Amino acid sequence: MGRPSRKDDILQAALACFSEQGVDATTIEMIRDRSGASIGSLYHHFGNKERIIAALYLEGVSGYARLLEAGFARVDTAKGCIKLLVGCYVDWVLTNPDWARFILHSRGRVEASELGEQLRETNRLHHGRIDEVLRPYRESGAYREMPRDCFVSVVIGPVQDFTRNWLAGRTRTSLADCRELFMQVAWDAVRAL
Amino acid sequence: MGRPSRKDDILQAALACFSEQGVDATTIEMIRDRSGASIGSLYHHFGNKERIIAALYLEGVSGYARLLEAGFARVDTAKGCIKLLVGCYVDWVLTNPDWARFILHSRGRVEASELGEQLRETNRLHHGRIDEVLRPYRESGAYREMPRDCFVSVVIGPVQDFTRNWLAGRTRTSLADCRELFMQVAWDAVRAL
DNA sequence: AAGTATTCTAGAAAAATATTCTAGTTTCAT
DNA sequence: ATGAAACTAGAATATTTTTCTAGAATACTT
Repeated sequence: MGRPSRKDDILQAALACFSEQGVDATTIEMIRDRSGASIGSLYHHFGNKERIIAALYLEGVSGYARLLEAGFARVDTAKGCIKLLVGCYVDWVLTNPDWARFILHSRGRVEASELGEQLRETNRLHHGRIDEVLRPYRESGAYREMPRDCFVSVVIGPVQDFTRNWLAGRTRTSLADCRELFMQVAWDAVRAL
Repeated sequence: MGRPSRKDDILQAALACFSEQGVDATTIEMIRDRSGASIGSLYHHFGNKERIIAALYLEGVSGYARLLEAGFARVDTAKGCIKLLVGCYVDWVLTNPDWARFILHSRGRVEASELGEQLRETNRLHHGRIDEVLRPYRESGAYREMPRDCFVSVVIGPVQDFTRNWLAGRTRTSLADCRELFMQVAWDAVRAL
């Protein structure tokens, strides 16, 4: 387990800079300063700035995926799964607000980068896994009929949009306070009538 | 009226570059090339790259707002308003897919930029206007009880997420085909029980 | 129409930033 | 202890953004 590696130092420093200055405004030099690494070290670990961004992004996404996976093991109802999807999302954001802000703001950038394909692949897997877990309930008719690719959007879209606003300080209501609401809204939206 | 101004040329060239190469990958030089303008001209009209991005963003958002405003004039039911919010969104995206892709991918960047405050102000106004139109129906009890700042997320979150996926070519279902579905989902989510 | 101010265009020069490269240092398995 | 591989360093280079000075077009005044 040991101490954080230089590589992690760099990622953490990058996240801190991104949070304080925004991604565009942070220079390699700032990340170098803050992490204590040298330019050479930095470019050794990540070949360029884009890849620092992508690594941070993918690492964050996989954190949420792990949380979700742990949750799947504890849940065995159609309703429980939907609430879990929303609840985990909120929990992860509450625990890692800076990281969440970064991710919500950088999806486009990563998609457009050379690592876009990898991200898309990760997403496919993620969605595939959700699909797999939901399949038995879907097949038993517990969910409203709708195209697969709309389903996840219906479930996660509302919290995601609210979260973006909350992270930007644009809401009066706190995210924690409407966790239940969004779980309920998601379930109402997809339960069979 | 008249022909597109040099300023518009630059914005259009920028959008084309952004669509083809991604925002990060397009350089001022590319925009200069494509628009036929000179560096000087470019910097005269917009002080820097950030402001080109912000101008394009804000112009797009205001296009959607205008479409919505036109719709408000034709609608006078609680349900009609909700469906309009979703329908207009879809219509604008279908008409301006490149622009929409750019906007959905650049929100974070613009928010973090020096024009972030202006964007937030625009958003406040936009939300305020929606609130204003919806108020009579809300007060008459046509909508489910929930915090104001959650309401818009519940209505627009699902289409928005789906749209992002559709624009990235990640969906099998076409956006046009699920326009009705998302309108219905939004209405079901907020109608009083 | 001539004069004047303002907006706009140009591209070279400067500044800022990202990336490469060469040379050393540590780590670790043998 | 030795050699290979991973890592670190920072100067040098390349790229990209931004500034600056000057000149052309346009509108405005008399």
